Amino acid sequence: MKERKISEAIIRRLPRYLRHVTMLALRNEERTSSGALAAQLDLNASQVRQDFNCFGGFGQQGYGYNVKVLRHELARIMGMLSWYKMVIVGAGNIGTALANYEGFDLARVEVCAIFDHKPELVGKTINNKPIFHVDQLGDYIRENKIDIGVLANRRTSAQEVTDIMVEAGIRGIWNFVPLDIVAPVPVENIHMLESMMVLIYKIHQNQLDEDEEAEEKENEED
Amino acid sequence: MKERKISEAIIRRLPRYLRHVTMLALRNEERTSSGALAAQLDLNASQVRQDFNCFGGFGQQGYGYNVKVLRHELARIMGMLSWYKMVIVGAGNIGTALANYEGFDLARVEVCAIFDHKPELVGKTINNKPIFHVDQLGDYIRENKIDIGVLANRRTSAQEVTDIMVEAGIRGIWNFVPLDIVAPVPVENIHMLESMMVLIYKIHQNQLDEDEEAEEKENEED
DNA sequence: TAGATTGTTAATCGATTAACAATC
DNA sequence: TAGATTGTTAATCGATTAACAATC
Repeated sequence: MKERKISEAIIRRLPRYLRHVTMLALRNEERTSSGALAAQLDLNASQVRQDFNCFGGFGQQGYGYNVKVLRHELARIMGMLSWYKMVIVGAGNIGTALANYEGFDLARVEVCAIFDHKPELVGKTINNKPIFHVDQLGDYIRENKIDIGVLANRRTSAQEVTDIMVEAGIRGIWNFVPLDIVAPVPVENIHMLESMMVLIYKIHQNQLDEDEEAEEKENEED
Repeated sequence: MKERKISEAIIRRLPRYLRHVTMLALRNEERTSSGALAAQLDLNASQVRQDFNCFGGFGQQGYGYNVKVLRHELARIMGMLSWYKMVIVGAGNIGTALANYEGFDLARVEVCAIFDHKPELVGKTINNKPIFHVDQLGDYIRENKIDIGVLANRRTSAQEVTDIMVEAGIRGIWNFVPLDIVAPVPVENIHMLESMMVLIYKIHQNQLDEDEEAEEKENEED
């Protein structure tokens, strides 16, 4: 059961599979199939089977996939059988929203602390999580074996904070700063403005298409 | 200058080009080249030229690309010469963070109002933006010709709210709810938990690799 | 002119889809 | 057994990369 060289495209489909199969489990569905999953997730049945078979095949000919088994296998593959400790750097809008977010349990993530550079915030809490000064970030990560660091601070200090976290042994970085940061550990970016711009691009294209249609219609009338 | 059938992969690189070229402009750099951009953005020079040439080629042999021209062309291509009006549905953690966010100007987006179902929030403001009751969402979109609707509410009502917005003529949806919503207009998803799970997958894989290395080392010692 | 770099065609690579034997 | 659906190999499609003539 060698699980190597999985393409980025496949990795990014895994959470969607897990989310969907979890829903099926909640509905008490017992079995599913590549065809059903493909229809529900707007994929191709072959693709679904190819994806699963990267990890060793946990279906049965003539039956399909058992929902409970599939769900557990997906969770195992994604490393979600153990818990991960996380710290948030930046107690601004995004940092605060993340600290208040109640959904991290689903990904087996525990928010341990928040760090900020403003002295007036130090000592306070958000959602019962303590706020420390960013000067203590490295020590805290080392002492508490923190796995994940969230960059939700200002862009000017993003790379600096990254370096501190890497030095202290962080294992992955979740980056909300609109900047490409450099690190020897996995980095996941949430680039909200880029997402927004993609949306605007598509809206704009629709507008152009409509304008063109309207023009053609006008020409017909001539 | 027909701009059609641009692949999703290219569309998703456009905001990064724009972000980088904007930075070059701020640094007062006058020219750049496909080779330089490729090195800076970790892409391939051919790819950069292919991407730009989908939109008609705005470089010059022997010279490269003028930063100002390139920046303006990218902004034009992405539809960022006009402004877009946005409403946020849901005044919870994420909705509040978005209402407070000061960076939307960059994407030419104006936050006009926030909607929530809680009566006690109606009449208040967040960052000087009024909060209305979600019952008024459709009328508000129609009357104010709102372009973009943000789903930052509870998952149970996400599809329902989507239908109301579509009915009222919304042109695009920015979805923060961990759910695949269905709409006849462009939908951009920010699925934070899925991003987190991808990060955890990669951290977990690194762990497996390390464990394996350690094992091999032990075997060597035997 | 010589050097540089584009625009564009051709080659390669990888991901998706189709097909089908294996088998529950 | 017959029907269903997997696991897996082969075919197709599309995206990335290489190559090079055009030209500034």
